[in-house]
Order: sequence, then C-alpha cells, then structure tokens
Amino acid sequence: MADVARLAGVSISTVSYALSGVRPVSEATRDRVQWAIEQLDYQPNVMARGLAGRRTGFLALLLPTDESPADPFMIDIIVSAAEAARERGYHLLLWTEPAGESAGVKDLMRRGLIDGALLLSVRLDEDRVSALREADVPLTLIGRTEDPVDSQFVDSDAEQAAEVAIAHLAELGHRTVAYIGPPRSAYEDGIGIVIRIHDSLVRSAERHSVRLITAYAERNVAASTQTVTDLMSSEPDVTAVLALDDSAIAGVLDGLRSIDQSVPSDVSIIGLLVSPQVAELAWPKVTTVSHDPRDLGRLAALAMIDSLNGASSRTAQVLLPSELAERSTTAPPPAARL
Amino acid sequence: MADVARLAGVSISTVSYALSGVRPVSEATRDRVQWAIEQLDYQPNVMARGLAGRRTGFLALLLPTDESPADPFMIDIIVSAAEAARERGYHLLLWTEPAGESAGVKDLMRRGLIDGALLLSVRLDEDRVSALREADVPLTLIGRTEDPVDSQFVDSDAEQAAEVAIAHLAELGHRTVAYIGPPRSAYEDGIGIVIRIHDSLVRSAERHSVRLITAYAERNVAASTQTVTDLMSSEPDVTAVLALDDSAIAGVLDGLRSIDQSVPSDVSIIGLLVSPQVAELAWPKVTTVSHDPRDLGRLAALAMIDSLNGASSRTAQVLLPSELAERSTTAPPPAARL
DNA sequence: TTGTAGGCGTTATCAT
DNA sequence: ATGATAACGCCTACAA
Repeated sequence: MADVARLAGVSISTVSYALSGVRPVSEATRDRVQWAIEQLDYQPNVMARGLAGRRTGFLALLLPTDESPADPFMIDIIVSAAEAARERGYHLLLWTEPAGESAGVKDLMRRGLIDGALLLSVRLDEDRVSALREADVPLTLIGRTEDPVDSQFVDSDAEQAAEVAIAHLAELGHRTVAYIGPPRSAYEDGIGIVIRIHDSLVRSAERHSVRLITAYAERNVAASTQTVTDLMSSEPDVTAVLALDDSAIAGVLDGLRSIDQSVPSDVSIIGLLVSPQVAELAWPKVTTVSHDPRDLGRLAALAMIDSLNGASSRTAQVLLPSELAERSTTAPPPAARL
Repeated sequence: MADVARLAGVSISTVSYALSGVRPVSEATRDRVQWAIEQLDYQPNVMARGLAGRRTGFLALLLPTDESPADPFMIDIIVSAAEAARERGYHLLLWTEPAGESAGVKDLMRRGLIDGALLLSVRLDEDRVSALREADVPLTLIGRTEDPVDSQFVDSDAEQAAEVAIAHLAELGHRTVAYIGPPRSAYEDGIGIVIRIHDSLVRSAERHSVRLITAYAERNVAASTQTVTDLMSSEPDVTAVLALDDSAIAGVLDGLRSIDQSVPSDVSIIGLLVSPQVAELAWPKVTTVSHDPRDLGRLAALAMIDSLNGASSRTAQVLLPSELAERSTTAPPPAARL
C-alpha cells in the first residue's frame, strides 16, 4: 500500500480512504490511486485489515458433527452460504463442533477472527444461541428456536409447506394420508423443522378433514421401506404418503414397489423440503413441496453481512415459502378407495 | 497479551515465547505465564499473529462449483478436512470457484490470507495446479494429475481397487462383468479417478480372463436404471455389475429389480469407492470395494500442515488402498450361466 | 534465561 | 480534500 501511495503521489491514508470510501476523495486522485493499484497489481492484506479495523471479513458456519450425516439439502445450504459470502467480500469458515457446544465459536470471536456466525440445524431449545448471544457473537440462525422473537433467522415456512402439501392431496381427493417422518429421536432432540412440519401437518390435515397417520423411520432406505410396507398393510386406506427425508423418499418408492402398489395410480407421494436434485433423480420423479435450499444459505449469509454493516435497523427474520412442484408421483386416489 | 505479561510479572516477549516455545523459557516463568493466561482467560489474536508472523493458520479448500453436485463421498472429504485442520489449530476456508479457475486462490495467497490450499476433484490435466504452483501457493491435491511426480497428493489407489473388485468377482466364478461408469463427459473432462478406475478395470479384467463391458450413464437413477436394463437385454451373459457412483448403484438395483433379476442370486453388484453410509442405506446392502472417504480429507489436511511446518523433507504422496466389504450383493453366478 | 524495540500493513484520529 | 501518525496485537532479531 505504501508502494501504491508513492506511485500515485499521495499519502497512505488517501489510498486507504480511496479504497474504503469512508471519506470523500476527489475524482482525480481516486483515478490515480486506482491506476497505481492496477499497475502494481496490489491486493490489500487481509490480516492487517482485521487487526487495524474492527471487521475481519470472516464468518463461521457452525455445523454439528455428531448429527446425521449431511444430506444434499444441507450441502446446498453450505455451499450457497460460501458463495454469497464471497460475493460480498467475506470468507466462510467451516467450523465443526458437537451439537450442543459453542465454546469454539466463542473463542473464534474472542480471538478476533470472525465477525459473526451462522448456525446450522437449530433446535427449538438452543443453549448455543443464548450462550453465543451472551458472548456478543452476532448470530444468524438457519432454522429457528422455539421463540425466536429477537434473533435473526432464515427458515423454511413449515406451516405454509404443510398446508400446501395437504391442500394439494385433499384437492386430488385423498382422505387418508400417511406421513413418514424422521425417527422419534429427532423429535426428542428438538430439531425445529422436524417438529414444526409435523405439528403443521396435523393442523392442516384437520382443517382439510384428512386423516393423517404418522410413522417414524430411521434415516435410511431399508428402515423406511419397512415402515411403509408395514404401514400399508395395517392401514390399507392410505392413498398418499408424505416424506420429509431423502432416504425416506427412496424407501417409500422401494416399499410400494415391493408390494406392487404403483405410483401414483395406487398411491401418491409428496416429498417435503427435498432438494430438486433428489426429486429429479428418483424414479418416478417425485412431486415436492419445497423451496430452493440454496436460498437458506444464501439469505442467511447476506442477512448476517447486512446486519454487520448496520444496513437494517431491525433483525432480519425470513420464512421461506415452499412451492408445489408437480412431477410424477401425485394423482387422484384409485376410485375403489374413495 | 500485555495484561498477561503484567500479571505474570514478565515481558510481553516472554509470554510470546512461552506460548510458541521458539526459545527456552524457565519452567517457573512458564508456569506463571500459564497461570496468568488462565486467570485472564486469554486467547491470542489471530489477525495479529497472521500479520506479524509468517503463518496465518488458514487453509483454503477449493471446490469447483460447476461440477456435479456434491455427493456424500465428497461431503465426508470436506468435513473431515475441516476437522483435521481444526485439530491442528488451523482454519479451513471454503472457497468456491469455477472448475478451471485459480485466480481467486492466488489472490487469497497474495492477500496474506492463507498458508496453502487443498484442491478437490483434480483432473488429469490441471491448469490450476501449474498456475498455483507458479504463484508459490503450497498445494495438496485430493486426487492426482496425470503426472504428479513433484506434487503433494492424497488419492484413492484406483489400480488396487479395480484389482480387488475384479479378483473377487473372478473368484466367485463370474466371467462376464459390466461396468456402469460415469457419463462420457467425465472422461472428456479428464476427471482423474474416473479414468484411472476404468483403465485399471480393463487391465484387471484381462489379467483375470474376465470379459468387461463398459457402459456410461448420467449421474441419476433414471439413467442408470435405463442403462442397466438395456445392457442386460443386449448382453445376457452378464452376471455381475460394477458401479462407481452413488446414483448408479441405486439405478442398478432398481433396474435389475424391474426386470426381475434378483440380487445377488442372478446378478452380483459391487460398488466402487462408495461411502459406507450409502452402501448401508441401500437395499440390499451393497458389497463395496472402498476406503473411508474421510481419510482423503483428513490426510490431505494433515499433509498440508506437516509440509508447512517443514516436518517432512519430501512431498507426501499417499495412495489409499481400498478394502472389500462383503455385504449382501455378491454371490457366485447362477449355475445356468456359468 | 529474559527484556527491549522495531516492524507487519491497515484503519482511524488528529490536524491542516 | 488530504497528510501525518498513532494504535491494532503479536513476532522476532538484538541486547543484556
């Protein structure tokens, strides 16, 4: 930077201001500085900036290690967050930590490394959130706590997604619908989206006079295959199945195939909050009620950056609405069972 | 740090040396410093370190954005790299960039941000590698270029994996084996592991007098389902199928099921370089020839850090051997077709 | 074994 | 609108 100043014939501070724009610089000198910068192919030093200024340009993405292995939906979140951060000149740090912990991130903050943190898979009851807030770590949740009034978050609108899914099935004429959800442990762990989806489905089903049968399957194909075949034999009235998880979808398709139920003429399937890739890769292509998972990561990163820059006075709280994407797994129920 | 020095009754530099261990410090003072550190719950400032020292403690993980969406195998690599880095006190930066580009990483280096970079999905012919090497960016490849003599890398031993897989099938008595590989575009793009696996399979098949039929399927279930059914009708002698990709495996299982070929009594299946999760999640559980994908990320990160610390004089070149994990998809071929 | 002091490359606070 | 010049918090010769 000293070199640039010398070449441009100005002081170091002028170069700095020309770069940051924090104080007015005459057009002429700005141009000369710009020219010198290009001449020397100068790149500002990140560490020096972090030391001198009050912002480092780093965000931590906190992802729990001991939870279910990351699925495509989550990958999309992570990568899109990294891309959005990068667009804004920020850097995304991948920070792995056991589910409940937050000490590591607190340290990152105290070491002057990060400006803020994005939290993935937020539970309804989050110790991390309160702990980090006390430590003055700017936070953006991907997901929500039970009562997120004063926290910044980006989350899927579970209520709306459930309503769209149930409404679509009800319109088609389905009266008995099964929901293959995550294992009970996910409920006990308080994973927000899992609980909200379930509760919302129950409410929507009531509203539409649909009978909803909930089943719990481990997150693997074999388990959900088993679950769905058991279910179909004990509940023969079921004409449609909702599935939340990628593996659940695969399992449901497999299970129905194994008992010679054809999709969608015998049984309809809707995938909830499933990434489009997964839906397109399955056979037949799965009708979904979902939104682009990339929005979750992207908006979370942008919200964080905006709030760091003091752009918005209020904390951003975004609920992403889902859309019905009709593919090849939904149809009216077979006449015989109407 | 000044506070710590004061509390411990020593100079700032003594604290620094006590921390880094670069020069001897008497036990007594070290203890006092340690005590003061704990009293004040002191954490060294990362930016200041990066500025003053010659190491920043950051590694970039470069992942191409425009390639096929990340699969579980790749996720494992990424997360394990982050964990390994963290264990050693390093931080992993997620850096997304279009496949061929390397300008971004070069800038990261010139801005004094990173100490080195890990490159994911390395192609046989890599412009990035030579470009970054010229820019003096310490590099560790996850994968290999065509002629990796002087570069540091961690890669799967394709030759060995192919041999293990073919040998196992040959031993079981299979004489005609199909290989459902990635689409031709992956070969044209020069993805190292894809090409090496294929070439190695061809060689191993020859060695074991096995007829190998190669097919190319897009990375989705529908395509590989189609591919495998077509294949089985045009090549009825096939009694075993090798598959490289997760989606290929699902497709192969689906396809065989759809034409009433039972696995493994009619047709055997082996998954190559598939993450154990995926193999266990499928039904029936897929026999694999693979290694833990986490080793790739972990060893790459550790190799990078070691070489930065000048630990090893020679550049690390690791080829990870695969192991046969017999699950439920391999058996001798049906007698009729022997 | 320990202390002193200069420097790392910016930002920010004074002046001018 | 622009220049000097302290911090920023740590590392590392150089001295003692």
